[in-house]
Amino acid sequence: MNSPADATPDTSGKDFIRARIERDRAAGRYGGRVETRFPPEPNGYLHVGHVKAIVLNFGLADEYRGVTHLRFDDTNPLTEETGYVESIKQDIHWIGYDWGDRIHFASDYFERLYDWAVFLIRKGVAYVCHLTEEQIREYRGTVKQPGRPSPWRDRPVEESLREFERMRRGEYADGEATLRAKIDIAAPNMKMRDPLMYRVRHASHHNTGDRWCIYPMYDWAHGQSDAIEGITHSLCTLEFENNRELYDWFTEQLELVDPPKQYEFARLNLNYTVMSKRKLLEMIRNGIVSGWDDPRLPTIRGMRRRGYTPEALRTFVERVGVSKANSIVDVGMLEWAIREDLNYRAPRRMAVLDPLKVTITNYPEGESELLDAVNNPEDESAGTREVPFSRELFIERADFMEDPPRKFYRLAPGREVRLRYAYFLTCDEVVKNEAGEIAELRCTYDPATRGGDAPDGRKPKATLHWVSAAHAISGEVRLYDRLFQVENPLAARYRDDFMQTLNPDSLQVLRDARLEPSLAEMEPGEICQFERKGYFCMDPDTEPDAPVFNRTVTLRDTWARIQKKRK
RNA sequence: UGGGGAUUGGUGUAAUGGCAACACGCCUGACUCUGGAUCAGGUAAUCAAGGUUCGAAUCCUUGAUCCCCAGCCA
Repeated sequence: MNSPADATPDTSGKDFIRARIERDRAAGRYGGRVETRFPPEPNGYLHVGHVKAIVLNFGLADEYRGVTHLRFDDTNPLTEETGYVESIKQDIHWIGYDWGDRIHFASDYFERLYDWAVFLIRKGVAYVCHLTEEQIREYRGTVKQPGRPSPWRDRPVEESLREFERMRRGEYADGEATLRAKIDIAAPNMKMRDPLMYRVRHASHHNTGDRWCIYPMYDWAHGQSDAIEGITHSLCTLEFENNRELYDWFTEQLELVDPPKQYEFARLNLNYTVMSKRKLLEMIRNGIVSGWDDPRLPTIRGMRRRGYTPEALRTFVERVGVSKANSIVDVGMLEWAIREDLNYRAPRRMAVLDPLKVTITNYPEGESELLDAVNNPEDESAGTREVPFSRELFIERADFMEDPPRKFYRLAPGREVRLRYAYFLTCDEVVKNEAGEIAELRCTYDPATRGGDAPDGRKPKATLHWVSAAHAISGEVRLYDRLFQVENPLAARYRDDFMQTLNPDSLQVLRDARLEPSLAEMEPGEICQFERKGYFCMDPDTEPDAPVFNRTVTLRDTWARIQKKRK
């Protein structure tokens, strides 16, 4: 016996979509089944906004023991290419989801859609119209004014049937005929003003070749594809809210039982970047970035190359949540997600990005030794490695200051610091070149502090990373920063030209980095932490003996914050 | 004087008539061989005005602001 209480599930804390699913299940709708789909159009690469949709759809299915379909929404042969299909599949797999055998194309349903259209014509709720594109626009009215009916609106059913058949046979040129739903040309919702169901397009389709010269519009194809696949909850973004009325009108006219329902959620926006395919393409074409996989781009391929992990991306979108409110998420949240993930997994290495030479005057010339370094303090099972130490080292230029301000704990004349996993080091002398720049530091070390601890228990304020000059390998390091200088490059005040807000320093290439020798064994795509600097991913541009690293994200940097505050 | 949505700390989300919660950020402090991590504490919000109610983020009224719709794009 179902009491009303049984039908009211506890939806507290759940987003509006999950709440809806809970209610549907409690009410026994769709037999308790939850079936979703991810419906990309094969006309571009996926970005972090799609990650939100992917994780939502596939995640929902996992949670409610349902399934998710991958469906390519390929109803426009002019813009779609089969090449994108493979890349999209790869990206979804990389994020961590699989659709099993449920991969479909809207174009698989063209015949079925055609039959359904005939059914609607017979029913008297669809007609073939010969208004030109311009006329249709004019007849449709405006947002404030009602439209007026097409002269073909009330033509006999038999005639529309015949004409539709002729459309299919190719007897009309592009633009000469359309099939329209007969709804309400004066409807307050513009989407209901006799929307087009089919247009003539003599174009070859990536999937169906030249079999068709009429192609269904999104509104007609999408909901019906959902219905065919048995989708229960069809999730899309907010800009389709007005389309929902039409979505429902079609399933109702087709007299479908248990039709799918559409729910709209807010797109994911990130500050200091842009997400639209068009804008991304514009930057690629203008050479602002190197391609779809440029590590500065929010594309899945870009982020992967940058060093973001699927786990981090998934936690990120899960933390952001789902709602109907337009919002712009702070990239800081994305950065937090990747740091949290990598902190536990990334092996630590030492790399000096901007080298300053150090000579240890009391260390024997021509000698060297191997010191033990832990690979990951967060993960004991990662073990240790050996790093070579010798008389000449490199340290980070920024780790020395001749005239240190307050709160600068690092090396300075007369000051002692610790070299990580090595010895304590004291700076005795600063050597400068003719230009007055610091060329070298002459220092002494304390042999009693081998390994990093002093027998007398003294503790330096700072620990620096370093590499042995003779043993280090040289490499290139690419530092990335936000692509735009403003939070929302598409804000109204920049809209005429969002490119003017580009950050000129979004890429900084360091060609003289010195890396500890163990880095020679790394493979492209692998990620490690350069101690005290950040997380870095080896780039595919890497050549033998010429490693290239991308900075994924910096470490949290208290010193940088102090400096920034002073300004 | 078209219609559809939205509005809670700096940011993103919860709370569905009963103590405004969580995460990120930020600020303190502890700890530390990464100025990392970790730990402890703190900061900070209901778009506005009325109304209903013992009690309102939540219900009602009026208003404000923002987003979407006039593609043969999706």
